[in-house]
Amino acid sequence: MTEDARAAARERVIESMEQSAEVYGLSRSAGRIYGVLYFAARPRSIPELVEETGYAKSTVSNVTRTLTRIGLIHRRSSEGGGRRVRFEAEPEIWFVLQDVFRQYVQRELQATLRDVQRAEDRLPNDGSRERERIRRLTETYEDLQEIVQLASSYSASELREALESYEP
Amino acid sequence: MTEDARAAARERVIESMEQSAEVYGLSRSAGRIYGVLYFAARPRSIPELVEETGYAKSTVSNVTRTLTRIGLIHRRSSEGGGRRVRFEAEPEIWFVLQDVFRQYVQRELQATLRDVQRAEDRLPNDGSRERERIRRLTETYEDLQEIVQLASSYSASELREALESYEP
DNA sequence: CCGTTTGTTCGGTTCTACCCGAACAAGCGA
DNA sequence: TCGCTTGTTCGGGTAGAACCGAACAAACGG
Repeated sequence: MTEDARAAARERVIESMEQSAEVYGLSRSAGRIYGVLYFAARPRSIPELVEETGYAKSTVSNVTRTLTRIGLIHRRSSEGGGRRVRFEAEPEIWFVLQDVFRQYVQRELQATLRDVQRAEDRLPNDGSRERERIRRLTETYEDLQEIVQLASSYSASELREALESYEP
Repeated sequence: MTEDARAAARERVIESMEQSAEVYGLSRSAGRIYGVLYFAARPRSIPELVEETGYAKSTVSNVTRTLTRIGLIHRRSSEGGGRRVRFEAEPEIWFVLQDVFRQYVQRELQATLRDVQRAEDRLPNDGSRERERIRRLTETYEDLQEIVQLASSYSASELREALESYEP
């Protein structure tokens, strides 16, 4: 009976994770698989995830790979010596966000900043509109890069504290 | 000849914007149309954008609508009295990011926080794993919401300053 | 009032991503 | 060794998005 309540609460949160997943550019299956692992008391193998999510084995295999690459879940391969692979969820969402900032957002910002700076260098410093626009872009992207760099080096509570205590 | 250089630089940056666009979940056409408007000295109508981008009229119509909704470009409908609609780019990218934070990220965070808190309220405060996991989620999302809230209320340079001057 | 220009909407095509089932590879135990 | 379980990879079906052309709506100029 209280188990029913727990299952219902779990299911609600997992459905919310499914929705969040597609907002963040992942598939719904990724949201559900992460959710199941997030609440699981012990790591799960692929057949267990197939059983608990209803997805096909191949889907679970592919999704677990991408989730592992992102850092949302971890492979615990060595356990009991079997070939069996076990996955568990990374419980600290902020760690995952830090990784995403560093691995993807930073990289993307850096790439565009590089392109824009290259364009700026090739353009003679006339007072043209192109020059002025490109100049503004580089300034903005330099700010953004620094912001993301610093933000990803703090914990969530530190970051919150930094913003709350700031007086312009 | 210097016009060639300017056109080349413009084209480079616009191509970079195309790439960024699809990273941010928009289409390549959206990146190009924003880019053309970003460098344009005066607002452009839809036929002009068709001419300068090579996209079909219907595509330009649809893309300009979504870009307007996001706030990346603005409609200047009243001009010379004609039915002609004119678009111009929002040059301050940070303003757009602030809007996105407030309109989409905040809303998304709020929705999940609401779902999670609702699940938490329905669950009796036993020491169960579900309870503990859901508790951790709400704490993280409360932090995230506050962070995004504050970050979107500062200018880019203020935000950078806030992070640079913070001492844990 | 009619032709022209502008903008939106609709149906169709193409392309991509998700997911599935089936085949395959790899190890374990009898 | 053979069967059984686990995990990956491959081909295909399906749904959704991007883009196009054509039809339609709305306003202005003659």
